Amino acid sequence: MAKNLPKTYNPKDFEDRLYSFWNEGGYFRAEVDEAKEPYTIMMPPPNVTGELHMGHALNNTIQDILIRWKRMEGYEALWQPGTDHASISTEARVVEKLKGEGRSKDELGREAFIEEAWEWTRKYGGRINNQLKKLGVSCDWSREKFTLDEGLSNAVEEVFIRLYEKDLIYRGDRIINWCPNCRTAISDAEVEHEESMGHIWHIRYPIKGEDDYVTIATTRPETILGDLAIAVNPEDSRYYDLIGKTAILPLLNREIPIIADEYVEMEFGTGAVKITPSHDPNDFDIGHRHGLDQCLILNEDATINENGGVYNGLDRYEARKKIVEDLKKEDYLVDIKEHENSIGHCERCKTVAEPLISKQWFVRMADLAKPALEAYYKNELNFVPGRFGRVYAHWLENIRDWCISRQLWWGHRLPVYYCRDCDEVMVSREEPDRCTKCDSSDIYQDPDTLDTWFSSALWPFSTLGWPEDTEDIRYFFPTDVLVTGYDIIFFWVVRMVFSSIEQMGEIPFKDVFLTGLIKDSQGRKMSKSLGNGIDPLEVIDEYGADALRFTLVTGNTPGNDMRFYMERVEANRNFANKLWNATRFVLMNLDEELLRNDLGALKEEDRWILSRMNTVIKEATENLDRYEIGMAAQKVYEFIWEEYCDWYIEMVKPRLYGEDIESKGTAVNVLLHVLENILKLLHPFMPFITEEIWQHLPKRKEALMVSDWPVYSEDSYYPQVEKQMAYIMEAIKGIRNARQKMNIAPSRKAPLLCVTQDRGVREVLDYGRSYFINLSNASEITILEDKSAIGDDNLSVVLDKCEIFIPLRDLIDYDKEIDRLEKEKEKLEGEIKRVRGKLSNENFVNKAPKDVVDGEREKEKKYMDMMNRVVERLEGLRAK
RNA sequence: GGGCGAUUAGCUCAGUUGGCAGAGCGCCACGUUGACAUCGUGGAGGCCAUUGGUUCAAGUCCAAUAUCGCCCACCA
Repeated sequence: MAKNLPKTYNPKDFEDRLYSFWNEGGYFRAEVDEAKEPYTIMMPPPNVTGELHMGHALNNTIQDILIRWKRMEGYEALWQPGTDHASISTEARVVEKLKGEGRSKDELGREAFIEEAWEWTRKYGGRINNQLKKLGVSCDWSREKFTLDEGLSNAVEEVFIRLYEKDLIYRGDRIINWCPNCRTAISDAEVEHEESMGHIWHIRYPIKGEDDYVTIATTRPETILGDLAIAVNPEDSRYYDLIGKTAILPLLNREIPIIADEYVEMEFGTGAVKITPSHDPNDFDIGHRHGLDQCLILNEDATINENGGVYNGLDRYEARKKIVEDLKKEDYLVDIKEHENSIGHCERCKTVAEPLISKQWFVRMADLAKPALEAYYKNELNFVPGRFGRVYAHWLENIRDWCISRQLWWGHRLPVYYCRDCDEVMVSREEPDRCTKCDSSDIYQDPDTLDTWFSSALWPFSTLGWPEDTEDIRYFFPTDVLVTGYDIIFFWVVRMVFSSIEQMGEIPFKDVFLTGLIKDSQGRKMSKSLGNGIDPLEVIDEYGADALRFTLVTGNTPGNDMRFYMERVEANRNFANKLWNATRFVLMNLDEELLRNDLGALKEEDRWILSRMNTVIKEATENLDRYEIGMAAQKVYEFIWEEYCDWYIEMVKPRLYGEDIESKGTAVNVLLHVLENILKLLHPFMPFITEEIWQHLPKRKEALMVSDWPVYSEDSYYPQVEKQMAYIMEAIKGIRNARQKMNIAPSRKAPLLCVTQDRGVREVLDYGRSYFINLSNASEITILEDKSAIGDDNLSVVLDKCEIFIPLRDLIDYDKEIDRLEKEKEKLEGEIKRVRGKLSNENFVNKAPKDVVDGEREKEKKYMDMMNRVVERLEGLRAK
């Protein structure tokens, strides 16, 4: 029996040691075991080069709580870890690093660059995992995966080919979002729209052969370089006679047709729109309808290209400025107005993205979205909180094709080959020797890589060995719950769902638990640029992982953002300290020879704490079942601090210090038994301290983390005892209150004279003697049926069916006592008024459930009874 | 232009099916009893944003309003 717990709680002494103990002991491992039910969570793979932030800390804590709980419940619990290659982000960082060394991606060449990226990955890749370990995550590291692993890459290739063969992937010229900084196409989901005040320019275009103009409005004047038409609404009487005529593009003097298209809103702007098919999705469609050509005016870096005439080579914003100046100079500029519009930025680098035409690869979404929506509408896919289901559905209902090709090198290269001679497109696992169409041997592979999310979308099954038919897949898939931030519903959740349905024939998880964002104490988003981020590792270093974890999952509700306060971490560290010291107390009183297998003859307080524990087990488990993690944690917290520490330990002390060995033995065994269950209940939330304590307990088996989750038992439910104990506590609080109001020193013991005519109360008071003596500084307890012998020179505590007198005549300040009783009276008057108000309402009496009405009647009786005593006392005191 | 969330004690937030408003921190008073001052005991502090509705009964359900925040959207 290892007894000596150090005097103060110092998490640093054991957190790392315990993590190794668990990990090396194989407790995190999950294996196919047909005798057990599987429970599976796929960890959202963090970026391989990322660092742990509060968001990671939050959702990994939640996952760890769920997985530890289910593991203890007897499930074969798999928590699959791994990292994501994060193509665009990693590539950008490697490019940056090269730049610092005076090197560039282009001069290095593809192969050498990828080697650099692998180098980078090897250097920083382990970092985030080590950081996660500090948090206590119990995932199965032996199964760790990386999205660029061979197996996962096979899965990516397989899916690409399958989708291509089903015509769900196609290549085409479409308007995509181009990031001039990252130099790649990005998907719609990767564009962040930001509202800002800008300008709208009204520009007039001369009509060919007439002394007339048509005025258009634009927010991007530089795009006039790519104008190929002017469009008006066919119904617009103002422009009837212009339709079919030709306008002259200012500055470039290009001739462009004036066309009619219903897309144009007559009310907006001037009712005439310039059409730039290569730089706007709507214009692209209009161009398509009217057989217009394309005219791309931007280079990869968003400088103007050779189509821009004299503006060739200028940056897009310089060109804008110059063009506006020139338009003004030549009198084409009619007006400039303030205009609010939303501008798309690259989600990663915040550069303004340009919509432009480009030949890219796309996933055809319409057919894939359908079953993903159905799964939601059929309630197969359940969101926590539910409102996010509507966000998911709304996005899928309005989904557009997904641009998946990226002009990057770090990632999964498209399994696509082209023939240089006949331009044949070949999609295959291996590079073909010859063109399947013209038999040429001049073949090259598409240089592009896939959107990172294309591989993450397969995570729930690619990590289990798919496309091989593995035991793991049959056993662990589909998974049980996905835990992630609401900000990646579109990027990831949606894509995993439709990918799983398409490849596996079923949804990848039943529940989606969405966490909110962690903000700083002023409610601002934590960000690197603001420098207001709080490093979870620093918090762990100062207060321990348990305190951080507890802070992250309490005091807020799923899906809501939360502000992070160090004071809360400190409070939770104090809670850990409380438990630590309660354990020290138990261990200190624990004699080897007192330990028994049964608890012995239970006293009332024993039954009370066992009953309360039993209830907490039930409620906390139910809360966890409903993903009400914060509420479960709160209940365990309150049980430990208020009921176990503040009441039970105090109640039991006399027995521990007393002569009755039998009674002492029972107390010790109950203390230990309850403590063991407390550790189990708290373990998912605070794994380190609970395991550390567990390792110091006698009778322990192996590790707490693989012990059994406590189960509610009807046999340990003692409602009557709970009620009686509540009565005693009420009395003790009343006595303490009265004494404190009189400023009576705790050292001053006083006898209690309890007057009651009620037999039940009498019994309760009788067995409560030791509680009063120890918890309310009583010297002795006398129970009387009649108070006639008791004078007015006492303090008195009025209870339901009972009045307790404390004869301390020399210490009583009668004015204060009258004040105290007056307040009591006021309170009772309020209650009586409320209860009577209800009871005098016929509708209430007739329509409310009987037990509610009876309850109110009881209360009325009780309050009246107490009121009478208080009034009597007051009269007595005033008469003095 | 749509959609969503928040509004409860000085601060940050809970409040699960409608049935007497809670916690942590902070504040006030007292306390060195052999688990713990990272503590104990007692206390003060709330028209549950506003207005209407449903109901015997509303912080909780419904409808508007206001303020703050977020998401989505191809009106140049």
